[in-house]
Amino acid sequence: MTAMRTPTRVPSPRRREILDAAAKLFAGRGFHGVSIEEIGAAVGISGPALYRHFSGKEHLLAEMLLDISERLRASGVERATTAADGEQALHALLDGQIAFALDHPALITVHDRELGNVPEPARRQIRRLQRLYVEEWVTVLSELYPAVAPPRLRAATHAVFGLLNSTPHSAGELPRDAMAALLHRMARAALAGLAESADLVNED
Amino acid sequence: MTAMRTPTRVPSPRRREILDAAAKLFAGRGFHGVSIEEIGAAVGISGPALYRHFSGKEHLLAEMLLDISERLRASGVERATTAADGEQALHALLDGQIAFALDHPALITVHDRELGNVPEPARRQIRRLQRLYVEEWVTVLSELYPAVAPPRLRAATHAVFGLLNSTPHSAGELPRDAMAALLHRMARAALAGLAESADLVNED
DNA sequence: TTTGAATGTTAGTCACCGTTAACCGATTCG
DNA sequence: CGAATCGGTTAACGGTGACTAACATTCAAA
Repeated sequence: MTAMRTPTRVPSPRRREILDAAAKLFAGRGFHGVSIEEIGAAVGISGPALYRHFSGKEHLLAEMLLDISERLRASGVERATTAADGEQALHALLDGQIAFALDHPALITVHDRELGNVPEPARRQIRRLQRLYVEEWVTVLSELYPAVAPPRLRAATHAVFGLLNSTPHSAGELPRDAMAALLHRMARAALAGLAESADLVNED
Repeated sequence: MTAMRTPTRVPSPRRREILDAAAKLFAGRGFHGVSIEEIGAAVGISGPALYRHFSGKEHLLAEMLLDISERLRASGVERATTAADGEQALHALLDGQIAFALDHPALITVHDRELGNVPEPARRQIRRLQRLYVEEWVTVLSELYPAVAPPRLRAATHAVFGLLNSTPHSAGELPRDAMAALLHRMARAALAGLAESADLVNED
């Protein structure tokens, strides 16, 4: 068969460039704290030229968050279904999230900061993707720790995300590989701690 | 001795009320995404009446972040120095941070979201308080895990903060007490995992 | 070669927002 | 009883910023 074209969005390199620059700016001062003019300047063009690529500032943000959510979820699904057992699936999910968090701290930051500024049609879809990604984790974890009820697993998943996504705050403390290993180890240990606690807490 | 007056800032209840309302709004759409009018409306007054309490929007934000940083740091110092040994100190630090995160999710959110919007005189001071708080944790941890070098401890501290501050994302998944216990256990396990990894990684 | 899409530019419009001004009722205090 | 301070109001001003319009350039295809 010939090269399979990706079915969803083939963002032109220009669009991707703009989205990356905008993400870094948004990460610093927030969506409303950054002007269209600044975003344009960050990629060498200026002001309203952005409207040749996006139909509005909010649409730009929406596409940015949709892209992030989609990339995370796709990577998650692929890694989780490829793995041989639950143990390897968790390993792969951790590696994926850690790599993303280390490579794109600005995207991580914007991802959970700016959802409140996305207009309604797209907001729901982003939430859906985020929820699917979380459920991917919960599925893997529930195989690994069958004694723990789903709500606890969900809370634990969010906690692990918080741990892994701390990279923007500890930038430069450690070299990248050491950081990745540290996060992987801490996250795994945190989840093991969760399992141990299961028999100590009663729930319906 | 008579009742000791607190030396720093005795914020009138009105100010506190405004700061709380503003924090919730900022947590939703960011500093620049919320108008003075909206903040006023949230406390029943409208618009420029806020200038009877704060000299400007940025000053309001600055005071908000200063207040949060100061409360965290003060609670940290007190809990860490009161404790008998390192083990108890860590326990107390965890309890303090968890209680704060569970009781004031909006403040937690704003605390690391909006530093980039604070004007320069205050920004430095907030950073200083945050750094002191982190160092408080690092001191306790370095007593508990003397084999781990400070940079790793700092990164681990930020990771634990991320874990504990995940509460805004997992709101309502579990009852408060269960959530507190879960976070405490996961954080402790994550740190234990950090200690185990110390002998596996060489550093200068 | 002309057409027309793609991608810029600058100038202008319009709404919104932070801030100030001017004014007002209540409460406290000399 | 003033008088002042406190906390609130509405009206106006000035700046900024998202977006539109009108116009230019390049380049591929017909």
